[in-house]
Amino acid sequence: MRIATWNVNSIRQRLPHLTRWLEESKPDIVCLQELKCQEDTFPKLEIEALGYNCAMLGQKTFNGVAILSRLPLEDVRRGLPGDDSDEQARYIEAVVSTPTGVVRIASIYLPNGNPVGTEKFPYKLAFMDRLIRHARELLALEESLILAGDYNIIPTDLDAKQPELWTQDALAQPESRARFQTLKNWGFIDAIRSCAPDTPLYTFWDYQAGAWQKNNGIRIDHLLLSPEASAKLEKAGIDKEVRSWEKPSDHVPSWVELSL
DNA sequence: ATGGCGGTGGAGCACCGA
Repeated sequence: MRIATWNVNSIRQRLPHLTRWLEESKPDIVCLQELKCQEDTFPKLEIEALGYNCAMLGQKTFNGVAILSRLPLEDVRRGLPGDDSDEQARYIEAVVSTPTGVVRIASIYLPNGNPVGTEKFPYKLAFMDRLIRHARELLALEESLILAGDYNIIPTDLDAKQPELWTQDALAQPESRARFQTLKNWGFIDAIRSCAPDTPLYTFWDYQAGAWQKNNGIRIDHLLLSPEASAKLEKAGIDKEVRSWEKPSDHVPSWVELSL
């Protein structure tokens, strides 16, 4: 079973790419971020016509997350627990039952947090603290669990072509990295990195300044696997070529294959 | 990156992303 995550930077702008990529990569489950639409303009019929069920949490203009799945989506949870006043559409979770077991999936769009020094950075850290608390509760279920999405965190200097450009950025702050490490300390595996411990790999290239042409990228989209899911991990990869398509998202899909 | 690109809303250009 192939499970992927992709920040599409507007689902309506990217529908042609999503269609092509679904047909070529044939994922079983897909986590999407930055839909930038509400439910009434989400292209549900087009996605269902490609053979996928969908569950989404949207808002006008910004954010928005979804999960697509060939098998039915069960127990859908919209919104990250821990702050009822948070109205940003950044978290959705669901369960998929396969013939060989259950897998729980979350699609996460972590706050960017820039500029550091404004209220945006503590919002990012607070969101991560809530994610850590919720993840600990889910770990107790002892299920195959995948927390996938745009984390907006560069975990280590290996995950940036030019780490010196990011030292003042929210994506590489010690506080951001420490929280990502906390998730790993609780037993989650960074699937892409665990399959390629020493290889520079990126999932995002800025639209500006020829970042793609210079391969000036960063790795900020991650699939964190619970111990139960890690035991089933067969391979992981990044569909880098999607960034070279015409009118691309600035992020590309990342995926894992599990023996499920 | 002193934000050069791209998306949204809404009909200019401000705001946001990373």
